[in-house]
Order: sequence, then structure tokens, then C-alpha cells
Amino acid sequence: MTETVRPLRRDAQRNRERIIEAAREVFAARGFAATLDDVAHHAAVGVGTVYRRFPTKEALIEAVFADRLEDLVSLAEDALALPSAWDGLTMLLRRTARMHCGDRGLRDAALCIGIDKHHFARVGEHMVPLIGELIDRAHAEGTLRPDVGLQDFPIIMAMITDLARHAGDTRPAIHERYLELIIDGLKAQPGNGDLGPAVTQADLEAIVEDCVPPIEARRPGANRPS
Amino acid sequence: MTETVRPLRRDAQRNRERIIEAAREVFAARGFAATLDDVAHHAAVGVGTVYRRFPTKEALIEAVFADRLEDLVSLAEDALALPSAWDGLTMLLRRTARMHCGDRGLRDAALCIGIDKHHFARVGEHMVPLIGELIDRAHAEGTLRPDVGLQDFPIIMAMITDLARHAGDTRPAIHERYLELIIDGLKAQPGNGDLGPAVTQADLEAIVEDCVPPIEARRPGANRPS
DNA sequence: GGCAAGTTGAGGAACTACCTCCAGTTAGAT
DNA sequence: ATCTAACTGGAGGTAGTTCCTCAACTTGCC
Repeated sequence: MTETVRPLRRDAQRNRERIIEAAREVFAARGFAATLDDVAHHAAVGVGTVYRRFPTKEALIEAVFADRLEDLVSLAEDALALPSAWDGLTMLLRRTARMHCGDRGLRDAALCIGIDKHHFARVGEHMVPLIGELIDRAHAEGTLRPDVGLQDFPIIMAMITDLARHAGDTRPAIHERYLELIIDGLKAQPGNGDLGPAVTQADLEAIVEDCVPPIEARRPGANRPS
Repeated sequence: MTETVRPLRRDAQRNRERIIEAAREVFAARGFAATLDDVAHHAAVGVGTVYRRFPTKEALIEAVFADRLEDLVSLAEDALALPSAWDGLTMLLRRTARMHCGDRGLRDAALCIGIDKHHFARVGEHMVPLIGELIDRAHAEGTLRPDVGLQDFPIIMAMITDLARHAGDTRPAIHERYLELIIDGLKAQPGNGDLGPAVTQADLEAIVEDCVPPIEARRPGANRPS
């Protein structure tokens, strides 16, 4: 059982780091839709090297985003520390929106939290209860309208980040504008309309699955020698 | 100058209609991203026939959507006829959202209105002033928040329809939920947040161009004999 | 110096989309 | 009935994209 893992040769270790660094940039620009060829090119490394080090895109994504997602957790902790849950919630929305709009890979990873059993389960176990508590407190405060719940937030993020993508990097103000509009819509207020049935976990999963490129490559020309 | 247009042979005319009918369905499902091959297949007609009748996707789109867009104009007229501009505006939003979510081609065409100089200019000249008036009246009423304007509405539609697409045909309630949320955010209210700088026409054009597949095919394998 | 570990990138497989071409099939005039 | 211009079908060429392997080569380290 004690699997002795040979340490990498020094040059290999250096390349591994260069690949991760390049992947961070490429995923930031293209999200999970980025290709390993693309990463290799950015890292100024042969494709073969990338495939040797990270046999699947999955492995690379985990290496890149494992710690990045921790930032989101501490963001949620900060939000929960504020005396007003509403202030915490809106701060969290604004900050995560800004982060996600600046890094499509991070967005894709974050949307997978709570959806994907395999990949970011650990982070999800921390993150989801924090946000759940924030929402409960905001409901209790009477600031957050009672007919929105946990599942609404990833969907709002998906909408906003999609919009930001369409707007391009050159117009960052756009996503903030519509986030503010939605935040005003989230306020508990006398004349609020009827939102209809709540979003179920199944709804959420279907939407996120459609929004986020599959982590597992769909292998069009997987050149497996018979 | 009197260009005598030969009438189509009867079978050709029949095929033309079948193609348009099939195109309506295919564009409804896939938007402008649909291929002419796809249309041909749905029409149970050879690809060559489609290309002979409609040399470009552009021509087919015009044939399909010319009259469909008129429906949107009369929708706007109905909205303007209501005594309350707010009621008119929200009715218009809800109905167009429903139409656009049920027909991706119509959505793509509608988003092009006011953007695309060439294709739907006629409809735009009718439509845009109607909505402009509705918005002015709603501002005057004090029901619509003063910091949203004409350019916001296509963007809201783009967000909602993108969401509906991700949600799939099976969950129509989703898009309505978030439209209601946004509508509540559009209300003039004391505590409303700051939306930042208004959306310019240039912003809008950039976003729509990115949202809507190009009408002109990008001809990857245009097999032009040298 | 030797050799295991590592690197490389051309290239094959699989997919998708665009559009043409020409042998074969009509509609409809005479 | 015959003729022919108009029309049809759809196989197939061009081309873009992505995935991943493999055999020849290079390099770190004992």
C-alpha cells in the first residue's frame, strides 16, 4: 500500500510548474473549453509533455484550481462575518462576480461546486453551508425576499458571467450594472412580483451542466490504436 | 430595368415553401447557428436544392423572418395602448421573452434589430421608437427607474434567452422566474443601488454581435474552384 | 558514461461545416 | 408524344477543429 512516488527530475518539475502557470492563464481566458494543446503552446512546451504530466484535462484542472477555490471560501467567511447578512450577501455577490468575470476557469470551477460529486466536493462541503447560513440570516433579517433560495445564486452568477463574456474584457462595467439590477430585485419589498416555483436542485444541475464545458474531454479523434 | 422574373416551376415553388417551413423549425431549435444542410435534411430535400434557391443563409433568414418580426411590432403597439406604461413595458417583456425562448431564430433576428443596418432595418424603424416612447412614458410615470434606458432591454432579453437555452425546453418556468426578478429590479424605488454608467449603443452592438451567430456563414470549407 | 526519465511535435483519427457538380428527373410548352 | 430547359439529389472535396500517440531525440543524475 505504501506507494513510493518517485520525485520528478528537476527539469520535469520546472515544466510541471510552467504548465500549471500557463493553464491558469489559458483557463482564465477560455474556461474549461480550453484545450491541452493550447496550454502546451502557452507554456512553450510540447503537447506530449502536457499529456505525460496530466493525462486528462481533469487532472490539470484539479491542480490549477484546488487552491484558487479556497479564496472563494474565505470570501464567504468574510461575508458571514459582517453584522448585516444583506451586506454580506451583496458583498459576496459583487466580489465573486468580479472574480468570475476575470477568470472563466474559476467561474467554471465554482459552478461545478455542489454539482459535481467528484471534483470539488471538498470545497463544496465548506462553501455551501456558509452561503446557506448567510441566506437564512438574510431571510430572518427580512432583507432578502423570501422566495429566493440557495439555488438561485449559482444561476444568477451564470447569467452575469455569460453576459460579461459576451461583453468582452473591454467593458467590465456591463456585468456590474446588471448585477446591481438583480440585487435590487433580490430585496424584500412590498410590491414584489411572483417568482413562481422555486428552482430545484435538479433544475440547477441541468443548467450548470449545460453552462459549463464538460471536464472530461469528449475525445473526437481519440486515436486509440486498436 | 424591367427585370422579368421567370416564375418558378410548380415543383420548385413547392420545394421553396417546404424549405422555408423546415427552416422555420430548424432556426427555432438552433437559431442562426443552424446550417443549410440541416434545413435541407429537415425539408427532405437535397442540399443542392436549398443552395440553388437560397444562395446564402442570409437570403433564407430574410425569407423566414420577414413577417415573424411584424408580430413583435404589433406586440409593442399593444403594449403602448395600455393606460399604464409600466404595465405595457412588463407585458412586452414577458411576451417577447416567451416568444424568444420558444424560437431561437426569432430571438437572434430580434436582437439584430437596431444593430444590423442591412437586414431588419425596416422593422427596426417601426419598433425602436415604439419602445422608446413606452420607456419615456414609464419614466414620466415614475414607475421605471430613471437610470435604465432603451439599450438595457435587448441586453436583458439576451440574458434571459441565454438562460432559457441552458435550461432547455423542459424547464420553461426558469426564464420566467429570473425575468420577474429583473422586472422587480427595474422598478423605481427609494433604496435602489447605483447602476453606474449607462449602456452605450456601441456597448450594445458589441454584445449583440457576440451573442448572435453571424448571419453570413464563415465558410470554413468554401470549395471555390480556383 | 550510461541510462532511465523526460521531451518533442508531426501526424493520424474523428468530427463538423460549407458548397459544388453532374447524372438523372421532371414540368410543361409544342 | 416529344423535347428541353429547369430542377433535383446527395456524394464528395475542401477545410477547420480537437484529441492524443509514438518514435526519435535530449537531458538530469548516479
